[in-house]
Amino acid sequence: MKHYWLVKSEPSVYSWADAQQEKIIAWTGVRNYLARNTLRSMRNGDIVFFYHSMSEKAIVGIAQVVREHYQDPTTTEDWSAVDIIPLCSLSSPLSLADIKTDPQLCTMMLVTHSRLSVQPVSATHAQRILQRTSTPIPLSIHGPIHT
DNA sequence: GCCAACGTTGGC
DNA sequence: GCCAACGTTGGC
Repeated sequence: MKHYWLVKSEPSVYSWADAQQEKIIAWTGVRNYLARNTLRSMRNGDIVFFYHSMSEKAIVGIAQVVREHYQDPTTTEDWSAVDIIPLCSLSSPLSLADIKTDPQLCTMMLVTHSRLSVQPVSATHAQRILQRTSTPIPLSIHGPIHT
């Protein structure tokens, strides 16, 4: 069973464009226990929505987990990282304002837990995001997404 | 174990 | 720039 997640990044610090220039992105630096535990639940092949916070406030891209959690190399304390790769951009970004006004999406943790930087996305929400943005279901190196 | 103080995130 | 939400720290 493939699962869906969402990570946030402040685009002035690390943007989707930055991510797309890399083959593999080590998602490090998470320092919140709930976010860390969510990282530890990610499995290879899972889909990760990439959200721009602050100035932009929109989901902009889709990535995929390619390495499950390991010790965050930026600290010796007990924090975790995962590796992801960029898969594709959304055909059009989906703004937080759009998400808040969409009856099917306003229950996302993006809205209800606005400060959580790594969070699960339900399959229903994931399908709705793809539908709203006319984004084809992304092909993945681990095979197509099963719904 | 409680809670006040404080720091950070992120929307507005 | 402001501030609400919320997590962490540390005194008691």
